[in-house]
Amino acid sequence: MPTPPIVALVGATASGKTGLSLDLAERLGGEIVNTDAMQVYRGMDIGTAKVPLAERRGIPHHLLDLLSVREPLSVAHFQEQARETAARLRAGGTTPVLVGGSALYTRAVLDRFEFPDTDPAVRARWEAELAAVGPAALHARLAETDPVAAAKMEPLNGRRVVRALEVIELTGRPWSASLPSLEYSDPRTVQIGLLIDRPTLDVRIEQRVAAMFEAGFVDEVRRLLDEGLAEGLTARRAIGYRDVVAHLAGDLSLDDARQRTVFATRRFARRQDSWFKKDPRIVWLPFDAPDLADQAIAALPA
RNA sequence: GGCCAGGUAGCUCAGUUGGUACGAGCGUCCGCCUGAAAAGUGGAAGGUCGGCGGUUCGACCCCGCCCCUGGCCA
Repeated sequence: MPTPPIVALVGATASGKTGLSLDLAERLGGEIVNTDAMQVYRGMDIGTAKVPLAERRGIPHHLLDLLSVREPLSVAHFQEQARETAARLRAGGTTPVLVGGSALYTRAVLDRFEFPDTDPAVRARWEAELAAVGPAALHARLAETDPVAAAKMEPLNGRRVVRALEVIELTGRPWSASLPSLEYSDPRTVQIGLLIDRPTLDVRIEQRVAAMFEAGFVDEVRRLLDEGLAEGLTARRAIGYRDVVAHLAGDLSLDDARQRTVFATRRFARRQDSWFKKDPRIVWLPFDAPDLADQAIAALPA
């Protein structure tokens, strides 16, 4: 019995990945592995459009509800866990169906992709420096130690500059921080993308956000605040959550929070688009094809 | 019907004592991206400055009339 392939579903939010993932997993006897950065958080259900337990058709879902909202998450950690999970499933003859719209996460799992080390203390120092001096000054400093890296980074992108300085300090070597080439670490990998036109997607996003608020999104956020959402480095920045938090703090009307959530989700979808469009390996299928699952299965490696 | 405030970019609003709109935020479009990625970041396109007429070398800014919006009074 050959090792099952790795199947990954990608595409914009609200394009229908979840539905397809269930169909696929069912047909393949596979299990689902989440690759969405925010669905790993416990309690972030409504706002992340996490599949409710009752709708999972008994299919095991992995990498959901791993962390409390106050715990940070990083690509590297995620990469490790997702690879482990996928490997374990495949070893047992089960096809992992990865689903999620976080492009970097997906690539980190599928591709030959390695992250240099990190050190909280070093990072914190550079963060403090950034706060004190500002991104431009820090960028100038990077230009002295590693002109090549500096040239590749926008001077005001403090985040990247900090990371570059951190890596350089830890490794003693220059750090260009350029993305690795598009190369699967296992050739038996497929990425299936859901193709959807913008006007349709925009409508779906608006409807989804409206539905979230009707389903008690605000209460969910209120509960999460009690669990420390405001202190969570990663979770508190999630689209929608940050807006509802602002609303609950009295800084934003409910309508504004909802509207911002829609805008941010739309922008996110656009970023996802531009990211995935650059990957020629993705097999694109129309989101509304009646035989979507068949088409997807036909795209799998022999 | 009278009075007041206002009509400037798709939206919310800055702005010029009359000299080619320095606009801003949001949205839109395009791009970048290696330990926060639903994050972070660069760029572009958008304006007959409510309408008509007048004053002036010149008006979005002054004058008149008109239209529209909001408020107050009747």
